[in-house]
Amino acid sequence: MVTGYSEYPRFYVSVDCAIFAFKEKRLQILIHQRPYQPAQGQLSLIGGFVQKDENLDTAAERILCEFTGLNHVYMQQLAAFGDVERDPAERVVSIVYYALINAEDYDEELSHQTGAQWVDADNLPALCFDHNQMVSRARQVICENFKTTAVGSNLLPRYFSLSLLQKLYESILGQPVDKRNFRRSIADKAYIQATSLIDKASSRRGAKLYEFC
Amino acid sequence: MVTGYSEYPRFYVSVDCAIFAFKEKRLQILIHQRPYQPAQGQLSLIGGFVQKDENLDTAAERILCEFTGLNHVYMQQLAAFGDVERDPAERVVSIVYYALINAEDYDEELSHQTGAQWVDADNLPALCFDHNQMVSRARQVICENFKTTAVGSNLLPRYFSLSLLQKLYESILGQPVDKRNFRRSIADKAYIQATSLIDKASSRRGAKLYEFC
DNA sequence: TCAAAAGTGTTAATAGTACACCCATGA
DNA sequence: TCATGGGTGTACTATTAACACTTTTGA
Repeated sequence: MVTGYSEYPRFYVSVDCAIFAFKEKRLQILIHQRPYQPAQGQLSLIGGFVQKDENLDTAAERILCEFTGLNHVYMQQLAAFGDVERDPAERVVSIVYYALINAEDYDEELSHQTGAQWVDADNLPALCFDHNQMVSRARQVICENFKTTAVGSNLLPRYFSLSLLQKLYESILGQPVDKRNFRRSIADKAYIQATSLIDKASSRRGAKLYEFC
Repeated sequence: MVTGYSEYPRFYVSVDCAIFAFKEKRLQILIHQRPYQPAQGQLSLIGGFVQKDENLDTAAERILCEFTGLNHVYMQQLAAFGDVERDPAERVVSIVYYALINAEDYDEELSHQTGAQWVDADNLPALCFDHNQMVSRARQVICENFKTTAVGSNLLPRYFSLSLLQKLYESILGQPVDKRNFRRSIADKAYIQATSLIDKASSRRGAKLYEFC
């Protein structure tokens, strides 16, 4: 078909994923060393190029799976980053996604193959290009959505204590939360319910475990 | 520079703008007939292709200006739409922006040149490709942001009555608002203040005019 | 004089915030 | 017995929601 598009330039389109997990009671992000030029060896979000026959979402899912082994993960598009100079070598428009995964599900074996590593989201090293900006935008959006959706279910193990859930809240909101107010607010939520299980690992007394439903 | 990118495909990258104004006490959107194939003549958001030396935001501003004559307008990136089949002719990834403009500032003359027209946002005709989806996403986001920001200042004339402001709220929220509660909530807002002007045009009694400050 | 839009308060319910001590247990 | 994390209630404040009548004035 004759389109009249041909006078316009075409750009590489990449997907970068800010993959978050709640590990060791901290919000962490998966990064790795860029395997190719430019900025080869610099730290980078997980990313890759969109293929000819792939939707943007499909590309994001493929890339997430390559690095985590996971499918059917909570993942949302964040924004497009496309400044002319963002990649010094070529014009690349990057579509950024963020994903929230359950740390237990992540296959640590994979990190040997991929060189990926978890780093503290509150203490990120310098990443290549505009990747630090991407992460801060992602954190902001997660924080905003957190208040209105049951986002925690994606980051926590099946059964969790209220203390752990509170630490997750505090990690995401970036501020301490009052324990009694927090527990009352949880009690109101229909999508979190107590189980009969007790976690004896993290305290002498043992903590009641909850689950999302 | 050798990048290793060359094996990957490159795509056209377009910008589509959902340009909103509050005209005749209704939220309206600027559309036009697509000037080129495919879908030539079908109704479409205002859009164009990103140039080699343009940031995405810059492209959006250029396109907005071409169709409205306006610069320095409230405009935000919404999302990237990039499904393989969204444009049946070529692979085009579209970065969607929404803009809020003051109807008084829009140059109606331009619409003769561009063929652009305003249509009711609540009663959109069928647009080409995924443009209807783009608009509904934009409306949703505007509605969410509306509660937390002084977005109204972009859509209203310099001086406005509280009735008009209320109609704007109702148009954006998509539901009626209680007049007394509304007026109290406005009275609390530091960024809206009464002037000594009276609008005698829209009622016999006359309405006090307000402004953003 | 009347139609049409402008303007005006009170009450009740709900949500949010601040705050400190006792409990159960294994080492 | 004691250190550690688990668990609990009340009072105050702020926000939101519901609700109906009077005022002004030009035609």
